[in-house]
Amino acid sequence: MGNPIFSHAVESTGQRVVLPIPPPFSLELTLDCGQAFRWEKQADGRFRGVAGKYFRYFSQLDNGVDLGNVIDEQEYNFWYDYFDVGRAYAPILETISRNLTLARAVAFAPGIRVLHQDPWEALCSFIISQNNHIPRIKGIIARLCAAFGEPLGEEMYTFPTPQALACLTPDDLAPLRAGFRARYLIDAAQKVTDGQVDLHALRTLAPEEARASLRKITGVGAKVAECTLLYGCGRVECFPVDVWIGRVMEELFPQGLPEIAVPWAGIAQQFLFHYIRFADTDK
DNA sequence: AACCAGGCGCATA
DNA sequence: TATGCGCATGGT
Repeated sequence: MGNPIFSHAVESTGQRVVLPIPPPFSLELTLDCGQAFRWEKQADGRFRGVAGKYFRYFSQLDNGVDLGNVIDEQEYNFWYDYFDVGRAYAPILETISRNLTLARAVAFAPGIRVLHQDPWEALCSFIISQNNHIPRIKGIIARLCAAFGEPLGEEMYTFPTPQALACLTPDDLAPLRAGFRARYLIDAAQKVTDGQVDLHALRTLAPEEARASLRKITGVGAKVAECTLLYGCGRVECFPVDVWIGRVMEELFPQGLPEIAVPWAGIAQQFLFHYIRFADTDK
């Protein structure tokens, strides 16, 4: 799966490697809109974080992301997939914006893209998210990685593998202060390692089967399953309904999401989530 | 200093 | 099928 763009990306800049993403794209909105929990903004405006086995500093460019300067083709392809660069957003935004309410949500923060994260990390992250605040979710995940991931330097760590968690007890996870969610993480790790849940198959299974598979895990209900499929499996038709989106549906779409948005419900959801939380919607 | 959080499991009816 | 409650812990 070599990427012909890679050599051009290196040569054209000399120093840094550029991941080209056509506008509208905002690195900050994309990394900090509540879909990923391991990116932190630096004082200099760069974003620092880990995905997969890579620890990176990124910064926004007019035409995409500055990935840094020591990067090989394999890593380039990883980030290409992570930012879902192969998906053309302009036509999607144009289509869903035919609905006036969605148009408002898109216009409020048009640079958001839905990331293509690792399914295991997404599963764990959204198990941890339940009945929790985003700042605390980030803290628990950071402690989880520090305790059971592999060090990458600068106090950054990989996300722990299912195998690394499967043999643990809730007591072992006590330092995370994850509360009642600790045993959910362990159950997830065990069901993934023993094959009861096949994360790879979630990409291609029929939606209802994929949901049912994930919900075999204790602590995984409709919302966490949907988040795993959307953020971890590239299933952009999946539509997580949390308290915020519940409010959106009640107030803005009492008769359901517009048909034109259904194939990209998950993308629409991310715009609506950000919009309802941060825009001044009452008027 | 309470309040309640990107929910879920379980007990009731 | 539909409600309602408790849950660990701690940001705001």
